[in-house]
Amino acid sequence: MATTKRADAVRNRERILAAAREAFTESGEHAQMEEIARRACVGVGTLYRHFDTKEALVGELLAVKLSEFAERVRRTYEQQTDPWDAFAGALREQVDVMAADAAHQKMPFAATPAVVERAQPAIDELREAWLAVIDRAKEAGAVRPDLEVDDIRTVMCGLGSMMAADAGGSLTYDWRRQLEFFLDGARAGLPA
Amino acid sequence: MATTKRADAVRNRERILAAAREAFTESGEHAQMEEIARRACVGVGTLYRHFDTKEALVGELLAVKLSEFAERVRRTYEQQTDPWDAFAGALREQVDVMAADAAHQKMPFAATPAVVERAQPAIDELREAWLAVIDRAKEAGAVRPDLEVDDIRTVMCGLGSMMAADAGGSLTYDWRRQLEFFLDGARAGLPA
DNA sequence: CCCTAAGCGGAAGATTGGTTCCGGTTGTGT
DNA sequence: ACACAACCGGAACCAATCTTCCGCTTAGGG
Repeated sequence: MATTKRADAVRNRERILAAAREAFTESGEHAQMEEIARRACVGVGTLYRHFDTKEALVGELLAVKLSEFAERVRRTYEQQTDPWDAFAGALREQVDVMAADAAHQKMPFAATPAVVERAQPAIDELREAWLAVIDRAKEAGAVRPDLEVDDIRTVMCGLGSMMAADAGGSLTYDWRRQLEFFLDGARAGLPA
Repeated sequence: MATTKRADAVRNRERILAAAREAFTESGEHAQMEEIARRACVGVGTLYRHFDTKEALVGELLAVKLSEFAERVRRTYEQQTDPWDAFAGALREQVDVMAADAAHQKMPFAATPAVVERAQPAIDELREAWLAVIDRAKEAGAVRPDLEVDDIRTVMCGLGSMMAADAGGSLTYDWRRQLEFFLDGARAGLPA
């Protein structure tokens, strides 16, 4: 028979993904392959049979995360009928989720070409979701007309880095405050 | 003769600092000790006699950089008499300088306790310089009254990370645009 | 000019963390 | 029940880096 995988192999693949998700959430890019294997109750050899390299594993997880993000944004778009509240709400929510996930915070630095390629569909999906939110807000005059989807990506990069530096470091950064600055900037110059 | 160092030792120390400055500017935290030694035309052993550890070297350079920053801010404060222009100008200038220096961009991540301690005087000096700029702008009603010095540090962290991710990565971030968002946010809610 | 301690160079050591290899085990179709 | 291909575990391997060690060199005071 053709596409059938052995049952234990399937089970292990799931275990590995779950373990990796945990490990990366806690330790970010520094999570080690051996540690992931241990959590999955599996040898490193097994880990490497399922994912050729660490990058492949990262790409896989990243794609899943971004897809979740897209889903959240879409839901907010539907449930929040006020264009500004939807925009601000979606952004605040995404930032909050990121705050709990070390892997995500340093994402821009882990984004090697190989990883990005693997996650491309999810990236596009997320862009699409934001596009709807932003367009509606623009039409309603709730955000400045020159706002772009990429601005979201950029601010997420900045905020994530603040969180990461915060966690690892000897200095602290008030990223919530910084987010509010951005939101104020996003509607600067509009008639109140 | 008590504190006299041998002439060649003094010369080497200078060479090492210059080489390190170059290397860190180009490669950021990833600059290697061996590479620095080579640039200085010195053996690694010599490097380690002058700086016990890589962290010590980083701390030393960081202190110098921050001090330069403080000096720039003070100069802008004096030369730009318009409070808002001084504030915005100082920030834009600092960001521009950082854009040319990889070491600086990832500074928040290199800031281990040991490094921070060594650079503390310079950190305080920079805070002091910004405090003057911000206070004057507040008094003139040019920036929102709840703006703090730490907000500068935080936004610099975010922008630096964007630059670093930009340079190393497969994605690009428009950090200049993001800076303007912040500046708009810094005077949000004020009577135009 | 000589002697000696300070200084020097760079090979070797230690560590960290990803990846490979292969002998042993196990699921599955017959 | 059997055979065999797929799968598993984890020790060993390898590459990248920081750091140490030690024999050789040289500045500079007497």
